[in-house]
Amino acid sequence: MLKIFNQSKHQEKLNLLIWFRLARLYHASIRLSNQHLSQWNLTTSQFDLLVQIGTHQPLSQQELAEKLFVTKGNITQSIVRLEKLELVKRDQEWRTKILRLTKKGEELFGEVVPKQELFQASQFEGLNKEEQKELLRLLKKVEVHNTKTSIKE
Amino acid sequence: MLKIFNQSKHQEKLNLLIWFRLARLYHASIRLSNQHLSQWNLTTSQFDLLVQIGTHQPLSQQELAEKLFVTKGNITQSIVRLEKLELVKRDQEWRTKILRLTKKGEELFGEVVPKQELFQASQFEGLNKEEQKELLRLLKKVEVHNTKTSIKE
DNA sequence: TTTAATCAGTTTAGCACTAAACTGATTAAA
DNA sequence: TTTAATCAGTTTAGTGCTAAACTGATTAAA
Repeated sequence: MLKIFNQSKHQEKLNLLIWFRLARLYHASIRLSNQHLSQWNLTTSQFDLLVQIGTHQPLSQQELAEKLFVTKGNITQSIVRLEKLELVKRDQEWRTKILRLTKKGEELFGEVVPKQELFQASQFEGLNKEEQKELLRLLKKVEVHNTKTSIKE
Repeated sequence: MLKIFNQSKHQEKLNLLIWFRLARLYHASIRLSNQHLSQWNLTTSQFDLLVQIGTHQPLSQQELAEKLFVTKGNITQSIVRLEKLELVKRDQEWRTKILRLTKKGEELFGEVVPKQELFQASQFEGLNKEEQKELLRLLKKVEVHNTKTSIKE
């Protein structure tokens, strides 16, 4: 609590800079990823869906939404698109819909995932190993702190 | 060049983790910001437009697009919305359109910007000053590296 | 001077996402 | 047993974004 008031003007500016850098890096990275994925006619969000389904199948739409931190409505819409591309299939089971990759989906998964992961990882090769570890640690710390403090409100 | 091939399997996994954390932090942060801004009926991207115009006015749509790293088409659309809200006005000057805040826009700018900046900055108060500096340094380094290497392709 | 290049902004089609209201089925409480 | 709560997924309206094609005006080259 005190921290908020202790935060000096100078520190506020510093944090603001961090936020701008983070947002810019994220956007630049998404753009590059989309370019890289376009050779398989995929977008980054479709890729994310593919990774989650391929890794955790069979799973429900609800579970998928939770893993990706998006709404159920979003899942409904994007899965329909993947279904049209014949990459994912849905089976009504009990009262939920169970998602699985199709044969075509599995093949794409096997080909794209390793390459795209290599690509995404290469974004951080400008740092040495120590720096990479430190960056990960700091990001984790920020996230943990924010999760804790937002619960109590 | 060599770096790419030197990159060990282990390091790739580490970098992938960084990417996931970064994306998650970004999304969580955007969501919180949107919530915080909803009391003024603004979204984060409208806020960003307001900040840029308020800080650099008068400026053209082209210049605004460059500052925000978005397309001209996006600017056209979002400025129309801000115009409808009577926060921004456009004047055709020579062959460009010059953007300025309206009186209403100036008032909102004066009220919201300091509060929202304080809020955004508070996201990183889980780190001490040294850690904040280090995080900024690392983000910069990643960005610089990526800018350099993407030019040559 | 006609012709072509350039340049600011607009339009269109489509993907991604949310909040909020809504279905339809299951389960629990009265 | 009727009534209400819950729960998975869907729909709708609206914002935000891109790529790519397009206007209309200015400027340069032939």
